[in-house]
Amino acid sequence: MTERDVAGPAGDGTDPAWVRAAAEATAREVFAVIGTKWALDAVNALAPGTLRFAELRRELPGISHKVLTQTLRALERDGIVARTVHPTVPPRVDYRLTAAGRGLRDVVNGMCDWSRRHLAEILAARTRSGPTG
Amino acid sequence: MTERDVAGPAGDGTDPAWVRAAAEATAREVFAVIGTKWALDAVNALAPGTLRFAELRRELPGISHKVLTQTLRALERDGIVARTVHPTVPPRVDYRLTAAGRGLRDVVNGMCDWSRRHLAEILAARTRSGPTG
DNA sequence: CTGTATCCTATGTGATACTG
DNA sequence: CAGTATCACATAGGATACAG
Repeated sequence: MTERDVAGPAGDGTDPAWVRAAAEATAREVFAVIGTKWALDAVNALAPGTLRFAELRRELPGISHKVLTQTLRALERDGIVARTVHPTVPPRVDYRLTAAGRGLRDVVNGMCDWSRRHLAEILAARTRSGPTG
Repeated sequence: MTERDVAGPAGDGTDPAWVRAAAEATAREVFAVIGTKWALDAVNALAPGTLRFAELRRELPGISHKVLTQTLRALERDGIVARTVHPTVPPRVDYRLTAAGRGLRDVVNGMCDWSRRHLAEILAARTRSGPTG
């Protein structure tokens, strides 16, 4: 894997096979990460700008200390949020969206649009699958 | 909730608040569903057309009988796939994408594009989070 | 052929207490 | 303030057997 193997803009048709495969696998994993209970809320909370751990926690009423840490670690692992530790006392840790994280919001908006367009079908399907079977 | 409350095309700015809230909640849930291990593969397998249970299973090497059932039930619950039971013996059950399911592929493609665009950043973040910490 | 029930392991989510 | 450890519980994923 060299630098020039990472082809130009997405969808230009020149991506090597391994890039397509990695992109599809990554897409699935990112769906899983932002499908966890609080990840989407955390990304939305960070959209306006940088927040400290405790600030972020206040933006997410009901989240536990541990779960916020886990959620942020998962988002950090996939390059969606960046974490900056200031070696002060008491410690200060800032979280912000990366370029990738900001781009991810377009995908999320696409999913919200899809939900709006198909909300009636979805609710109908859930009614069928719920009470009656 | 009446029919006319379901506003026109997404993003036209006329959606009532409850539609936006429902869409965001639904988006999160759909991220979770298609983030499960096999859901995306199942949707891709059904993209060309209708498949029976056993055909679908052959398209997804390694999936277990039970997990395929669970995956399909989850997709059916959110109106992404439709299930048709033919009352024959032996039984025959067909699965196909709904209109919503076909529309979902655009969102998935958006996520794949995002992955391709940011693959280098993602892999770098994972390298940092993985071995070294 | 399709689907459910059972048993198992791994992980997500959360409450609480402890550490630097 | 931020993070980790521990305990508890629910659910995802899977192997296998049984049922319609």
